Amino acid sequence: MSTSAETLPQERQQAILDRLREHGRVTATELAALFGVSEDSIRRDLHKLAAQGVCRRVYGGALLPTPAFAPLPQRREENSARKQALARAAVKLVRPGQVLLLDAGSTNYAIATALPERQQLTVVTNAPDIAQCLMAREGFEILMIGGRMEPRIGAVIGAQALEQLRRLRADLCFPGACAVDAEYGLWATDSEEALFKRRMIEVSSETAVVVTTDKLGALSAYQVVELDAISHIVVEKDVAAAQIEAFRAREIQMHEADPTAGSP
Amino acid sequence: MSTSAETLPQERQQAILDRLREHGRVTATELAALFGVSEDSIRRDLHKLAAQGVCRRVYGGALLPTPAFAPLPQRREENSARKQALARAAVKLVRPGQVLLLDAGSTNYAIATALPERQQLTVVTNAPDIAQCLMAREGFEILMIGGRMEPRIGAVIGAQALEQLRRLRADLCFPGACAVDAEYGLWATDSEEALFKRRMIEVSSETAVVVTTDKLGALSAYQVVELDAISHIVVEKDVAAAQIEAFRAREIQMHEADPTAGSP
DNA sequence: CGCATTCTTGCGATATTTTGCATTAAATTG
DNA sequence: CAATTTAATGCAAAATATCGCAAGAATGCG
Repeated sequence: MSTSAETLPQERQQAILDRLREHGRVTATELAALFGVSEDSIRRDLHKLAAQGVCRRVYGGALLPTPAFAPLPQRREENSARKQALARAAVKLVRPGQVLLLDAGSTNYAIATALPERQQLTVVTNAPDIAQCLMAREGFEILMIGGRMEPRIGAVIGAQALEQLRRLRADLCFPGACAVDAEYGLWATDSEEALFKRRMIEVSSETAVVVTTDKLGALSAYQVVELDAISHIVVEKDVAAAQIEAFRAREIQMHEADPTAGSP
Repeated sequence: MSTSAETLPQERQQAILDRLREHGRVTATELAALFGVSEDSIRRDLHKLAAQGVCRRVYGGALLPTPAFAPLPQRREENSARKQALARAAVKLVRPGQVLLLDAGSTNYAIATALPERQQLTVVTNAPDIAQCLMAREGFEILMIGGRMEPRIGAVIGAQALEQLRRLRADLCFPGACAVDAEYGLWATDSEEALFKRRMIEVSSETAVVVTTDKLGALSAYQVVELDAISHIVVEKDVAAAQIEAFRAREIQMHEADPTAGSP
């Protein structure tokens, strides 16, 4: 096709975003006609934008991202199939009798549901929903971290929580990740949250970061740790091989989740 | 503008949810007409939304989910009308700015749902379900007691929890009651539980025991405290006058719940 | 410049999702 | 209980997504 006279890919993506913000929704067919490109290209654009978290991919087009504080059950349902696949891969790192440190977050909630019962596991968590989920199952020793509850995060953070972590040693910890980057490490959106995650990692022998694809290669406001503090990363199947290699080069054990093989 | 004028499936589901939240109810026929799709599609939408827990599927359409999203549906549903009445009476004892100590239990969960928002209340609790319930609302400072979770009780008890209570002073506490008797005081079914409740009462200026009628005049395995450690008892309307008098004679302030006057 | 590499794009083949309809089952109503 | 309304299920068609691929364009490098 003709070259630079048409809109550039990035330029087009920006325009899509503008239009989305104005109308609240965009459809693939509509955009394809508007920019004179195939729907495939539009889908790829939308996919990228969704990976940045600035839109939500839906069947037929895209919508504005879910309001940040949508009801918790809804957030949990979102991408739940993907998160369950991640969780299934993550729990393979767990050995019977271990002490686990489980941070808050919807991905970690999925991990809690995927943990095997009656394996003498001790789970330490700062998230009440995770504690409740595990109580409903059997054969877990559950320790709740106490302290000030942060409603925005849905978990306990702060000085008192840090103090309790100091008196603890865990075998494996799963810090919730806001963003992970091969060069700059692990990031969080809140400073207190970052402190808590850092302490979690410090008191654990091993650390496994479990992330959906949209969090890979991204940064956020506060650094939690450099990458060398992390032992394992569990990612989805669709991650670019180059990115996986970038992590492997830093001596991190990479694990890919198998999206198939759900529960019977 | 041929195809793009239609609403996207997800967009429609979001719109249904919005409409449901505004009107409190939606019907399938109404929605089918509104969006110009068959009722089958609407039913599928409602089914999905219900699976996410954001609405309740009923014959003919859908309603809002029951008051506060309930992970322990059964026990809480039981006697819920009576417990709500008790809770409404109990929260009358609460003053703005106070620090409350809220034990686990279905009655106390009802109290949590009945607490007034934005009154600068600080709620300290050992029950993750109560913490979650309060997080879903606004204007509360929430402190979670940490320690070993006891699945049978659904809350944290034990040495670590006791230790945290030692560093706390509360204005008013609501210990969950297994049994109360005018002569022998307050009782619990578990020894650790009894210890925890006793400490709760010790660190609080006032104590209010909120009980359903079946727990009055009963005993249990472990005594928590004698009756003189208790300031208030909230009971249901149908309690025998003689029993109320027996408590009054011991200088306890008695409060009766009004079973009528539910939420509009 | 030559050449390899990466990025983007469109296309075809193949899933997956959505939709409406027909049929059967269940709930509600009088 | 019978009549009506609403649900659930299975199915085929249409719309939309995904995947791999190859061609063209841009980019980087010797």
